[in-house]
Amino acid sequence: MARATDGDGQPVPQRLLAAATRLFAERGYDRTSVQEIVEAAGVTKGALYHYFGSKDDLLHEIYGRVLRLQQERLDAFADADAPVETRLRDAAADVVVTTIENLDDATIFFRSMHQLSPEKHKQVRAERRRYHERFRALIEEGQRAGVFSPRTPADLVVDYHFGSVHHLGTWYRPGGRWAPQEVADHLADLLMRALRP
Amino acid sequence: MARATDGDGQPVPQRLLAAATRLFAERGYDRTSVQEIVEAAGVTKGALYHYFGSKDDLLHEIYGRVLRLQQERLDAFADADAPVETRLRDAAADVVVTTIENLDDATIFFRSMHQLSPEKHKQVRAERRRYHERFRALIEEGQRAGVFSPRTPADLVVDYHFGSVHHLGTWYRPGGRWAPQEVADHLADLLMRALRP
Amino acid sequence: MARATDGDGQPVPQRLLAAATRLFAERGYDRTSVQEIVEAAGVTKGALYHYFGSKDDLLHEIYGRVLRLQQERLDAFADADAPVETRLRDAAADVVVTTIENLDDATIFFRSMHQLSPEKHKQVRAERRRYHERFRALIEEGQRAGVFSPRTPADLVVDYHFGSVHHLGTWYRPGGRWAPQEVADHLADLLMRALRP
Amino acid sequence: MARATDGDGQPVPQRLLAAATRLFAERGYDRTSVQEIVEAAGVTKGALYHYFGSKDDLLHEIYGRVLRLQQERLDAFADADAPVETRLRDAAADVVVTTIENLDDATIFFRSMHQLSPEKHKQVRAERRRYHERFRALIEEGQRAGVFSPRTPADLVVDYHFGSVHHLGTWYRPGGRWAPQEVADHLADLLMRALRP
DNA sequence: AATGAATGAGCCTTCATTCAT
DNA sequence: GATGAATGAAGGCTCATTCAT
Repeated sequence: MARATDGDGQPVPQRLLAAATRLFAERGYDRTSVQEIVEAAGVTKGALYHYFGSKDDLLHEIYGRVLRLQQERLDAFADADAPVETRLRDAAADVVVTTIENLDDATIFFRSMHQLSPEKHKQVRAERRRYHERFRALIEEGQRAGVFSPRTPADLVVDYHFGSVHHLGTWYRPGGRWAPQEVADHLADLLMRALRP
Repeated sequence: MARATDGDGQPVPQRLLAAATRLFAERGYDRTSVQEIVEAAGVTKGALYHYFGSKDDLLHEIYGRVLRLQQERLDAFADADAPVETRLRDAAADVVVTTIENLDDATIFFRSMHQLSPEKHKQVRAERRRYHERFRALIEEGQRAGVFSPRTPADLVVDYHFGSVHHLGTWYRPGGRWAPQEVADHLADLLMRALRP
Repeated sequence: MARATDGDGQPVPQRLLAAATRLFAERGYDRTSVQEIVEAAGVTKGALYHYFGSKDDLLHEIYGRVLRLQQERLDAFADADAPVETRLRDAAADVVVTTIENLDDATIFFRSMHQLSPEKHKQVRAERRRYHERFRALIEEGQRAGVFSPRTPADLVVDYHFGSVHHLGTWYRPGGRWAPQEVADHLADLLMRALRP
Repeated sequence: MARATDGDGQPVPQRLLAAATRLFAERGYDRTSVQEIVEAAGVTKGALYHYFGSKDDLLHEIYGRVLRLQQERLDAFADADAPVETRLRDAAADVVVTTIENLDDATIFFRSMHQLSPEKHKQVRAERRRYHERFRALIEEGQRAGVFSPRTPADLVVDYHFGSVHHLGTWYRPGGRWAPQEVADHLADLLMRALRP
């Protein structure tokens, strides 16, 4: 096989994905040209289209990566052997840390969904839905158990918390005032206090 | 004078702005062509460029409209003659209602900021900052007064709440499960409960 | 209005059509680039797409021109007040002369039909069918009247004659051995003799 | 030796040629990609370029196959020991049957000649010329012998008949109204009657 | 106040071909 | 004999903007 890596040691598809992620987050999907991506990755357009069917595929790949990671982590926390308050709090804090640690992915995730092809858009929405529902189930469990207030419908609580996660890309800057874990603790704290009976 | 309005009675610039708002929200700024805007508004390209210097100007105009409206409403609630809990709660609920009632504007606002020219982008950020600070001041006032818990830095509380406002465009659908006011009450409620000492 | 003609006095759309016709005949539709067409016409790509929706539209326009012309001429001869032998012979000779006089159009017509979009292809086939049927009706009229031999089904006779018209683009060269009218007389003669009872 | 055939038993070059023939006839030479050919043949690009120097070579091979076959058959009929009317009639009918039985080849032959490289194009024209001349000689022989009318120059007669052969790909559909032999008989019949003194 | 023809730069994608293995 | 990653050139098309009228 012809070499699929170069000086920096990473395979071509990964290099392309990394370049695309950075650029999509920086200037938006529509404002990033395929030319810019291949230049940043140090390959030619032909190479990109050898591995990806379209620019849209690149975006879809990024979505897949985010969805896989987040679902995996949520599942791990939700399945833990611990009281529901602990499980929810840990999951709520973890999604903040994970989002900050992959801020480019997250920025793209929330901003570019409608730039996917309709078909891929639908698929992503469906997977996102599964995630939402797992999180909601945790809240409802606590509400039924009486450890969380039942006043607010669990769906709204999920959207409240994920609004703040969604929003991180807008204001959080690495190296700024707060470490990721601090932000995570504060936001999880706000959620838990809002849910006190 | 040559007509500046047509059958539907609105002046040309307003018609253009209305068409642009709908289209930008529906398919994004970059995916909306000037041609589509003028067709939707029932005028020609020449007319658009007579009233607006560029496509970017249209977007900027929409930003101005949102910023003006939100600042105005926040100021009104924050200046009211009432206890700080009431003022914050009313402002927090009102921004939700106002956002839902202008969901296209809000969708554009949060999604298209980086598509403004750098100069206009900066200006919008500055105005947004003023808004953020007014809101934060309210929270800090309550924290100093001891009616809100001082545990979470006020800046983070503001971002927490505005995350959920930002997020509305993603999930809220008019005519769906909840009326605007219900959502507003629930979200303001969550905020107030999270702030309980 | 901005000028739609230039030094050579013809409007831009006509210039584009003329350039496209020459190039499509010379090197084929797929081998002719839009860039080459606009260069030959002395305009820019933007101008082409201002008047034509696609490269395919240009081709379709040429088809329309040929179909209109041929149908018009066939109708004129077929409707004439003369014996059927005369009407058929005149029509058969005329289509040869007209084809030779518009040899580029004809070359494109017979060679590029399958390069039209499926929808336009269908439409062209339908109009071509009408033409074929008018011609066939003339032959059947003569067969019923006993002035033409009924041995060969009229459909096949039409295809026989049109095969030779179709073929002209392959071998006929202006300024060569035969004048258009001579070829037309010979080919019409062959048809009439083949039809003798 | 490594296999040069696979499950379907045919050697790789033949499989490639068969796939190319079908695809070229179906959608045209320029619209068929090398990738599509190798997929249809169930091999890889490397294999194609191992056996053929270029895409153009495939086309040339198809031309060679058609030319060889037609010349062979014409020679057989023309050299037969029979009266000239019989020899011409048989040759004229045979080329129709042979063309119909290899309709893909014929479609490609008449439609794609200008897509050969200039050099190969010239070579094919030369071989085609030889074929034309052999056919013409037959007609001139009959004209000199007085069994065919001398009114029409033999060259034009050849083009008249071959126009109809050329045209077969446009309208003939296997399994349609006429069997190949019927069409051949009718078209040869038309030719012979047109040549009656 | 408004038109709409025309520009020119750039966009995503395709593709025949090469070559190290 | 055969692979398939990679190239590089070109292709059709879009679009914000300008400008003579």
